[in-house]
Amino acid sequence: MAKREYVSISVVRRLPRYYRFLNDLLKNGFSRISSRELSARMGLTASQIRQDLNCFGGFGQQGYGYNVEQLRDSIGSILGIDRKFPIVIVGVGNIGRALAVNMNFDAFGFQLCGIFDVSPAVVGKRIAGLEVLHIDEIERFCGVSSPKTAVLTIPTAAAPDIVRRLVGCGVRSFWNYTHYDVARSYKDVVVENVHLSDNLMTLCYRIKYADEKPPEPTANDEA
Amino acid sequence: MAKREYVSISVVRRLPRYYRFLNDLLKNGFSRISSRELSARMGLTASQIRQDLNCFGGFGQQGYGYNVEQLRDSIGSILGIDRKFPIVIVGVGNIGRALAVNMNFDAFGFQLCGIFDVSPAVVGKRIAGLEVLHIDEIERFCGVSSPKTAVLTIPTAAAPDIVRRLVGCGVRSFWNYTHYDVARSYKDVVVENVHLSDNLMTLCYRIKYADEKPPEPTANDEA
DNA sequence: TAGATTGTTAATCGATTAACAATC
DNA sequence: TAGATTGTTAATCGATTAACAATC
Repeated sequence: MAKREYVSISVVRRLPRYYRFLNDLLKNGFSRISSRELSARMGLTASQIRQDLNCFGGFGQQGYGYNVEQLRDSIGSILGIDRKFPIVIVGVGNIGRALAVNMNFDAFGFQLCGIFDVSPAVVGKRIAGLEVLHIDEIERFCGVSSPKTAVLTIPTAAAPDIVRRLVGCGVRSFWNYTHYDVARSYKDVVVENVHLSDNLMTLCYRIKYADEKPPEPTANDEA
Repeated sequence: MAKREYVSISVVRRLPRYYRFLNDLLKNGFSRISSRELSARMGLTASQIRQDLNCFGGFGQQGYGYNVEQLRDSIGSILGIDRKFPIVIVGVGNIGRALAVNMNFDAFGFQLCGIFDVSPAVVGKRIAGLEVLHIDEIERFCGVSSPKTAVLTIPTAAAPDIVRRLVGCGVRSFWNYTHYDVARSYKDVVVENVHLSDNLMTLCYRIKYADEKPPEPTANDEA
């Protein structure tokens, strides 16, 4: 846990995956692993793994490799998933409900503390052990619980207004399932976007071109 | 629609976003746009946009820019979302149901043609206009409908067996919501992974370091 | 025509990979 | 010790940005 300078987003986005693989290894009884073996399992180069980890300090030991449990825990605390940032879900359609019920927020750095919607069909109901509140309660709620993060699982059209209110209440980060471009309107806010349909379109493209073998990366055909 | 050589995955992953922005522009009455203005809206450089588009051909006109509708349609057909690849959803927990109900597969290159589960609580029910079938019907079903793509919204533990069966039935691409590494076991198969918890951990990290200003990207502190 | 903006080549920047000395 | 494997520097590769001639 030495260094801590600027770490590129490419490296950061690989950390959860390292965490996941190390966790599995641990469950399967491994206590030690080399960058070489981990690289084979993860489909990366050993070089990249060592390079990535050394952004945060020297976790290994020459001639031995890495202690699986120690490394997992170190990456976990680098990610900050030992925290319990209070988080609210706004919008309890199918996706919001799925996240409320299935997502183990506690294991990934958050604690779900509130669920909001506008529909009389769900307001007042209990989901994941919490009573769904009407969105108009958000200001009062934030005065008490001060969530700093919100999951946006509302229709895109509703997002600009809701986000404005949430930012007004002190929310500073969003897990955004809408297509509203939060980061563009609020510069000092952290946003992770989940664009499932973008992902699906990418799949479509890749299926389409799966067979059409691309004529080697370095094409030279101006002849 | 000229070129078509190797196009890097970085470019491909930006295409759905171009499509989305162009679609919005069109809805808002724009008929023409320059790379410069599009870049400002999307938070990219104009250079990158021109570079990206020219992987697929010259869609613009010097002195004018791009015709929004034409460009949207071109990107749509490059992505292949004008297709209707038959697709099945396997696993109707909260996420599977959310996708069945909310995801507009038709708009993104697919046609949802089957939904499968094992639970007696859902088998036989109707979701999104389809009767949920027991997974043991999959072989028979594939004999008739030949879906080439499956959405995996089952528990990770169930994935290896289900994937084996699906591949056996001729399924060649997966939209994978589990943590089972499909691509590692089946080399000739296309996989798009959706790891929501990885995304959540990344958000956690970014929140944690949001304030700790990283001391400029090019650090030079060996003194 | 003059002005605008593309398509494309060249320059820069950053990320990945290779190599190897350090060291357990 | 000898063997293994890291941490780290240097080399390569690829992606992004800048620049500008072509052209509408």
